[in-house]
Amino acid sequence: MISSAILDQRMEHFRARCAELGLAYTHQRMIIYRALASSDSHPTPEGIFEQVRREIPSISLGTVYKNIHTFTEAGLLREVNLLHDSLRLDANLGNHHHFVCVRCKAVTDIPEKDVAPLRLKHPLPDGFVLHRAAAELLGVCASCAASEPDLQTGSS
Amino acid sequence: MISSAILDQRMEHFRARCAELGLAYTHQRMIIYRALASSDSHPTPEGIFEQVRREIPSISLGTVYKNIHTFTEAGLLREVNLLHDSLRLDANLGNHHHFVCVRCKAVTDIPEKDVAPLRLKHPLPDGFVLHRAAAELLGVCASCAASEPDLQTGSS
DNA sequence: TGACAAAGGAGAATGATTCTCCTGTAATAG
DNA sequence: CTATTACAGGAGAATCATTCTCCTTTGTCA
Repeated sequence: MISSAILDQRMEHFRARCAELGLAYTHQRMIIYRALASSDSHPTPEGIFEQVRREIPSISLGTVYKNIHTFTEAGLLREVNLLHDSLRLDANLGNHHHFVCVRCKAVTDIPEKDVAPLRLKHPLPDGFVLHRAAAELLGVCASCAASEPDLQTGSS
Repeated sequence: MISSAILDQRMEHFRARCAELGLAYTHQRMIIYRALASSDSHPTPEGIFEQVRREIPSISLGTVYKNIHTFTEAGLLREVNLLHDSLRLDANLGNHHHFVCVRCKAVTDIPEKDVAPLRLKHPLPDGFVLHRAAAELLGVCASCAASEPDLQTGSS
């Protein structure tokens, strides 16, 4: 759960961004976004649907999906797992990092040496056991960048 | 593509591990693993299927999936995207890292400050544009660890 | 008020993955 | 070398998440 101060701030940002983009501030959207914004457990669409259903029993799963996409495009939400659409395999069992192209979803290996060592400066929460760690670098790959005029360097 | 020295080494490891686990060293398995081991582009099961089909036209997609699982359990393969089964959302738009439990797939936020800054020591390949970077920490969460006798600390 | 566009609801369609069931074959002992 | 048995593979049905289609409702604005 999230503190109510942070929740309020997120809801305010949501409202402002909807106005900015001309998105109708509907009851469904507000409830869906609040369900997302008040959670720090990275829910699935199905999970959001179950939660929203308690307040709006007639809500449809399609509406939840549609709004998740709308919010993601609006920058109000991020996908934790950019590659969730299909399984990707890796036969390289050594340590290395991955660069994922946000446009074409291609994964490029980055040698371990090319990134400063990942080091925990504070211990993990109690009871957590770390197996391994790697950097996930997000951006645009060379071939997508070549075929696109607008390259953001960091913000979006 | 992968150098033939590395490919040979991977195939040898594959053969040894099959023997070790009592897995039948079938033609299909050999071709499937070779397709995986000779690629560094992180193929999908479908992609492997297409490639293997060229050598064994009668191969079934189910066989490819079954062996991918077998190989993964044997530690001969890794999933690039542990969370590929379903979309996960994040309304926390600030920088932070993720700890993913390999057992229950729960995602726990790790504050940005708790990990040494991610820094590229060598530039990305030509033309690549970085948007953002985060650490992906893999391991076992507290509740899974509590309900399990065998906790590996790093290798497996 | 009338009409258009955005949104929502319901359920069908799609695509990836898993499952079932039956046949074939690798491993192994004799 | 062959028989046995359990593991593997093939085919296609079933399942599950996600997307799409189509129609209705609602909000907005001339």
